[in-house]
Amino acid sequence: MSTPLTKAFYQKPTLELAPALLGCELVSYVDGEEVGGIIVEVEAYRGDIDQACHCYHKRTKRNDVMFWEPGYAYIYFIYGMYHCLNVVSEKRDFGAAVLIRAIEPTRGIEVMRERRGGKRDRDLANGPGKLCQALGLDTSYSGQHFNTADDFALLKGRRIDKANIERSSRIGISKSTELDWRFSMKDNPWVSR
DNA sequence: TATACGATCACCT
DNA sequence: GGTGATCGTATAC
Repeated sequence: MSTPLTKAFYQKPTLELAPALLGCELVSYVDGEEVGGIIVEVEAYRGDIDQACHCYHKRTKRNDVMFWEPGYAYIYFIYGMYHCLNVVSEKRDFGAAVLIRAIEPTRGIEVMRERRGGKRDRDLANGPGKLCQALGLDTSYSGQHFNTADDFALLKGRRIDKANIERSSRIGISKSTELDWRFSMKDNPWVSR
């Protein structure tokens, strides 16, 4: 299957879009290389009630993309050396997104190994920073819509049974830790941690 | 202008 | 399980 997700697909509340993205295939064409994999782990972030969200306080130059139409890619720089990829959710001007945390490689594994410095396959994309490195993504690719972007795409992938989705608390945050807004594939070896 | 702090990762013990 | 790397941004002065 290589059918792109439609623009209508993204028109969902964040907590519905997040699990719906599990099983979809994320593909990058950066540098003319086709690489990608099946999404196996995501986290939801909502500006209205979530203190861990980048746009909890207000709209700024950095988080502006999170207020655009759903389906845009929001990529930010973190810890001085890593990047994280998000899919904007909700409606325009809402301020929310889904963080893509891990993929199961399906295309261009050799290229991913090169970009990841020869790490073992299990560590190619089992974390948001690793995933962006493997796909060659940085902030210069932020603000493109997944449905129309030249450099990456989201495609229909595997059909996922709800019984195989695990819900837990988000990783690496200090605020709003009580929210179980992390969704991952149960017993999938490509999930982080 | 100054400073503290991350939606992380790799490497150490 | 602990910690240093490294820098853009937000918030404080």
